[in-house]
Amino acid sequence: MTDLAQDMNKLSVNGDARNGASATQNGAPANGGANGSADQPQKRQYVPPHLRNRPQGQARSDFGGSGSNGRGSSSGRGFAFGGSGSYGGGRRGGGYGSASRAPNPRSGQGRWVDGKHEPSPRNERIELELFGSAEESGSSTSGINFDNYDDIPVEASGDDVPDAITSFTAPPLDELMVENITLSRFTKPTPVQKYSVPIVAKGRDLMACAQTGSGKTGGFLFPVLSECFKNGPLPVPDTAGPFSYNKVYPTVLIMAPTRELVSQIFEEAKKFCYRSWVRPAVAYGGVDIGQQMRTLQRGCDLLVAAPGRLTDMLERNRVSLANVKYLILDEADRMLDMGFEPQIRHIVQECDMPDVQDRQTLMFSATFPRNIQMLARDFLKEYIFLSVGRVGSTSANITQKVLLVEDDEKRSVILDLLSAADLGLTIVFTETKRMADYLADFLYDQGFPATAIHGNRTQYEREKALAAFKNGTAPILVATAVAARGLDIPNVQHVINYDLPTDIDDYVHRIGRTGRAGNVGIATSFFNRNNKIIVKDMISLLTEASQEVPDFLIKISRESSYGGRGGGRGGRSGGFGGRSGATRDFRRGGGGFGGSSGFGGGFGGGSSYGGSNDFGSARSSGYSSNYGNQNQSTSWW
DNA sequence: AAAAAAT
Repeated sequence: MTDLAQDMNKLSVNGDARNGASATQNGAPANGGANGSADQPQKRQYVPPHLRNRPQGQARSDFGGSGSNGRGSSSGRGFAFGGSGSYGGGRRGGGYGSASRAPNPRSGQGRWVDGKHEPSPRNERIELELFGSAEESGSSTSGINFDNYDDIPVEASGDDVPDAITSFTAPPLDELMVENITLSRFTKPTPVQKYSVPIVAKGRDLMACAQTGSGKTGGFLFPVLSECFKNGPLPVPDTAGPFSYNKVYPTVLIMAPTRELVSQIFEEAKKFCYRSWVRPAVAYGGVDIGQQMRTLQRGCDLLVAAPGRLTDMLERNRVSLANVKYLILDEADRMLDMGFEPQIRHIVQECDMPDVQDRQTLMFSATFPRNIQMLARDFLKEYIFLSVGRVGSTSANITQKVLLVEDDEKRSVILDLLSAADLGLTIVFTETKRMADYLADFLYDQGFPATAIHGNRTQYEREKALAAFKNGTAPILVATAVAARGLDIPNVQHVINYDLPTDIDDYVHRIGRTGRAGNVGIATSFFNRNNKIIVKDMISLLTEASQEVPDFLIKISRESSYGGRGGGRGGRSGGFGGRSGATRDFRRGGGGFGGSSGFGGGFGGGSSYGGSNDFGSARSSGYSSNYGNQNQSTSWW
């Protein structure tokens, strides 16, 4: 309860009425004065997850419309947390109560009886809830331009790589899975799916270098759930011990770095578990753990979890991994960057999870640095290595623009950008949480419906911000790195790097929030001499992507060539042109990599990827002196 | 240097 009180308190202090009030605001941009009335708590409104992305009562992306009015009724209180909870799919009309998570026969929940799968009958209402209506196809999950996937290069290596599939058929997929895929309006497999489906069906382990936009989530959900549908659950082990009645034994464990990503995967999993015996569940921090654990007890065959919360539940003995047949690590490099390696190793190696040989393990990672290679060596067996080209970023999907903007000009330039045209959903990235808050407030005061997402906001605020962004209530999302990777938000048209990151990989991930799934997007970056650190990488990236390279970039890169990173990251050799980071199967000529000297030079990105987290120090040494330019510009943030 | 994640 105190949590809730804190949340609410924070909300009002924060003036987060901007989400709800934006619609009324927008009619009169530049009218900062109208803001005063927005601070009434009643303005806060929350769209329950099962109603999100629905056109009813709310004109999508028409943020000048009557958005905030249409969503009446919900008082927006009781479900502040449990927020995650309500993802189970509301049963009752306005049902955001925690009970809505319980699977029951009328919730599209099938059964496994006497060694046979008994899918539940179809249910129109649930299908509408999970998959949306046919009319709005193209707005939520689809909108995918499947044709553009055909160009994506894929390279599979390893022993006995199975042939790729070319369509979703049973076999190798389960009949029910094919039906669910159809309901989701996925018409044909993306490149990563073409390989992952037969690989998993053959019982093989997989190490895949791929981005979220590549259809990665389906890449593991389709085949893994398919196998589950065919094979059924394992019995609770004899070793369960006392108190095992409130313990859950998931068959599938999926881990991902951020709460939003976990939540997003869970949403997908719900679709593909439809009518089957597999009950999906989710575990992540920021919400009440007691409630979350009770939810788990109502069914947890597939668990999507953030490492921290899962560790917590394991310590409380509420989750057993003894029945895990499928382990999936998503965004593995990101998780390691965030320091999760000890926890992940603990979960995988020191709890009761079956040994490598007795489970199937799939790892997904954007890059393949040494620490990921080590993890792959320890977690995977005779795996197949899959390297999937990027769906954008280096192709023509994303138009990349770089503007020379000094720090104190940024505010004015972003206003120009935002007022220029009818922008669709726009994500603005900043480097710091403070700046994200500041900028969101600033934009909001200037009449732009903006909201912010970063790690200092409560989970409730984060979810609300994301929802408001997705449904167009707040079509401008100011974000920190929390939203840089993995999040799959359809229809983002513009990414603005208000502050450029210091790492070119972050840049690639950020701009990858637009131009997704084969669609086009724009990325605009504010560059000045404070961003010298990535100037060389920027130039090579833009060049590879056949984008315009502004003269000032060349000029500044020459200026810095005396000291800086001499040659930057050189190479970028990892396979497909423009891929960031090394993504090559390293298991060649000599197997073991413990002492192999080949790494540093072998991969283009070897230098920065070689060690786990040590690049920070390596870089900061050469650059700290370059920051002489911050003459009290801090006064406004 | 910042960000993320269990409390």
